[in-house]
Amino acid sequence: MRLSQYFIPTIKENPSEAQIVSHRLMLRAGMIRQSSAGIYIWLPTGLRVLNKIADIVREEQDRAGANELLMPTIQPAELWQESGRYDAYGKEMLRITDRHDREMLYGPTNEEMITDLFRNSIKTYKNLPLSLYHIQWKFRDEVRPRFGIMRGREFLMKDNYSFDLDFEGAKASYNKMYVAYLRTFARLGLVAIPVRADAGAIGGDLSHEFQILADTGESTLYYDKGIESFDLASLTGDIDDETVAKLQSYYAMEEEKHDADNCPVPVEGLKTAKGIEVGHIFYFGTKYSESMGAKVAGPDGKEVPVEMGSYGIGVSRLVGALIEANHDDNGIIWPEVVAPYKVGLINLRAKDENCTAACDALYNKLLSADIEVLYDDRDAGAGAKFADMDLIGLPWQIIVGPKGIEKGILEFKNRRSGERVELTENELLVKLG
RNA sequence: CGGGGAGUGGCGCAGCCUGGUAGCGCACCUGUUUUGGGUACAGGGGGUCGCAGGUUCAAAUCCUGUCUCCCCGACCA
Repeated sequence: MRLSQYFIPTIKENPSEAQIVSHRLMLRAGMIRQSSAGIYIWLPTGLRVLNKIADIVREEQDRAGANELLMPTIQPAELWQESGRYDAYGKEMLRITDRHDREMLYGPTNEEMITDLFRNSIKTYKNLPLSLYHIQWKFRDEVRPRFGIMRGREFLMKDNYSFDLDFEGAKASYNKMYVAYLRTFARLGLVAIPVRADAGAIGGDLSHEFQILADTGESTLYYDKGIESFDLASLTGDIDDETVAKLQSYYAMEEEKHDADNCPVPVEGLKTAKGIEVGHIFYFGTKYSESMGAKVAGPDGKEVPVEMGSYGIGVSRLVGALIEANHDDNGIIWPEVVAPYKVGLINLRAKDENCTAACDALYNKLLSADIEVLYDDRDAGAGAKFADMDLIGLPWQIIVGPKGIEKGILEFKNRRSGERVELTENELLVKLG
């Protein structure tokens, strides 16, 4: 993409409303714009990152055997009246009345709808286990949205729902997601600590929160540092129960629930860090299947309410969380897997014909090699270009100026380390390929 | 929902106390200049001062109401 044709309104100064670094950088790098409190417009680069994260989440869900579908954002109130949550949910739920005076709501989550779908479609244990998910916008009318898209009212969430005949099955489904989550976050280059959690408003007794480590996190964690030594990214195929049990045996608690006196981990094995919650998984049994009559026939022919669990990942929140974990004073530093583009090409002298011809040619070569490139072809000062490119945070930068052209070399910069090397065009193409 | 703060060109702000023709920096447009870390100079465009009432000869400024946004705290992917 040529920057001269791109919509990426960067801002030099810090917007006064942005308090945390990810919010500030997302506004400054032209990724988002606020529409109203807790509701954002996703601009081209922001959207690209959001989609890349969603793709990784999707791949890992699919790998775990889940089925993707798409439920609507607007739901009928009746389903929620059936489960009893229409009253329980309170003001956080955005309620809407349509032209026929029918009560509707903008979904904050989808347990009711998926349970309704299930009960209308599945009647026998032979169709279990079943795992259904979608990646859809949610709305929770938070009293005080803040931190940009990290705590917005409208947010993109992957929510998965599992259906099993009995507790053993449900637990297996739960563990499958547990592993899928660790894999997902590992692929994003994040250290995610699974913290034992209360099941909270959704109810149930088996629950973990996934907290990624970042200095600006909202919660303080205490955990057994042994868990960090697990190389989750390299785990493939089915992970045996033993490994899962081992993983889940590692101690990890939020500050409020951490009891220093009775902690099973000795002080020297304990680490403390700030975390951002990016995922939450629950087993909640028959809470909804009972109230909504989602039953299946077992092998004995008797109908039983189906055992369920639900599993959320805050996809839009992950964009912010990734920035919290990957930035410096100059801007964002994207991990390659989610970077809006892999490389930025800077033409230092757009008015110089030779320089521009060389840049144009290189740009076309990169495009035909399927390398995602953002080409700064604007007629602007070098300083402005460097600053913008650092702010946007692509993992690699190619810097082309008249000096280098004369010598037949390009500069290749690593955004994270700041290291610059001089390469010929061929060497560069090999490196990026 | 409790406490605090703010709404003035795209962004950041001053002006308000003490009413009297709306200003600064950045950004933007034109020209010249500069060219490896946000160049410099000159000229230019853009604002019913959140909205609605009220007081006054006169309101960004004073009064009342209202909306929105932000921050701290309690709650959430």
